[in-house]
Amino acid sequence: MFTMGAAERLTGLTQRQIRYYEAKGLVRLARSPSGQRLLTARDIRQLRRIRWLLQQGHNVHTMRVILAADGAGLQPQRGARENGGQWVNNKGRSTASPRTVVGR
DNA sequence: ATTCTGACA
DNA sequence: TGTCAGCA
Repeated sequence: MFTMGAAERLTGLTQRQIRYYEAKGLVRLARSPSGQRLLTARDIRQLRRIRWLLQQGHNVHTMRVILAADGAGLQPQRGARENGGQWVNNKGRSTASPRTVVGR
């Protein structure tokens, strides 16, 4: 497991950002008995993905939709901002927005 | 020395 | 988001 200091270096995100995304539910981080965040290699990958989405112009709201869609086997085709972008399934088929599929 | 939460700009 | 306080 990694500590926040390590995660900060490994992801290129600030600790402030990591805590913020955790608070927004984009990542679920385990805690040590003392309350220290313990990040797994998966968390690191997830955070790096979040960093990429951020650079692509996404906000926490659309990231949540995209990350949830991923779990449903969907992928954004265009830079899906607020409502824009089109979505495709694993076969390249156009589908409804994951907001419709996943909800919330 | 590090990390944590809460809070203000 | 950055940063600072006050803890653990």
